[in-house]
Amino acid sequence: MEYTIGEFSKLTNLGIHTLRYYEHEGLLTPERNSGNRRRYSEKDLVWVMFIKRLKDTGMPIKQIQHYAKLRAAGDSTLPDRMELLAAHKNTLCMQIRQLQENMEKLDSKIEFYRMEIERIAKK
Amino acid sequence: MEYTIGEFSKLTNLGIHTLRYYEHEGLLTPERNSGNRRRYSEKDLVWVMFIKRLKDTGMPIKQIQHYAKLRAAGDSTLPDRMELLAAHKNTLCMQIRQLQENMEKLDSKIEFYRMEIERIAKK
DNA sequence: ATATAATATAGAGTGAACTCTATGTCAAGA
DNA sequence: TCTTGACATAGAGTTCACTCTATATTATAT
Repeated sequence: MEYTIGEFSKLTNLGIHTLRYYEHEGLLTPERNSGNRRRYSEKDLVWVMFIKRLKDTGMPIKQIQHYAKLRAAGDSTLPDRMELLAAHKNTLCMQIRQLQENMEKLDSKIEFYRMEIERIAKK
Repeated sequence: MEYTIGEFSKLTNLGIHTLRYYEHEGLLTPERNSGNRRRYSEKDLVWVMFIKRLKDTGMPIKQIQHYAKLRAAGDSTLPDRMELLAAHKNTLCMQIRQLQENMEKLDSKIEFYRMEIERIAKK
């Protein structure tokens, strides 16, 4: 099954302009048909979903670009790609820990507010 | 104890330009001395630390600006501020959950790579 | 056959959050 | 006193990740 850019845009929730931008940045390389129109495949779909996940975890376009290059270079880059993902997992891990810590601090601030409000109320 | 902008910049790791930018955006309002130089106080320091925490949890400047306005308006805004923080805590909570989910998916991808590499190696 | 809608490219514009430049002022040390 | 360095403002420039515009081409429905 193949999709036009319009169909693919709806499918991925990504906006036609964004899809062309991603292609320009080398993240995506759909086939073209006779009339030079983009033809996105099922594979492109899976790949875009993965790109979106990487994005959701805060990976910048440049790094996804790097990953895409490795991917395009074939199976010999599997170890490199694994390493890249593992490294990213580590930063993600740290990021989560940091956020949890911040949330705790935020929580005690909220608690402090609760007490202050109480105190002022009964004065 | 008071600090010049240079001292305060080093103390907060924030860059002189950034401090002035924050002030321009209404996040910070240090006193001025006779010669119109900024004089940051201990209170400013505590407040900047809190701003940094909010930033670290992804709160945009506009929202911090709003919080700063409430803060400047005095104790009567304590409930509003608490509500704002509580709302932010919720988004933060969801964000963390999302990141954890993404990390799990990432992990299975890494695992898949490990297996692929293994498979290719012993072929 | 023609009008309309979708697509193509190249490049400009946007918004967030800085970051830097130009130009001017002022305080302190040699 | 003079010079150096930190500070002041206003506004321009940067980076990221889109997002939109202008213009041209192509496919499809009437």
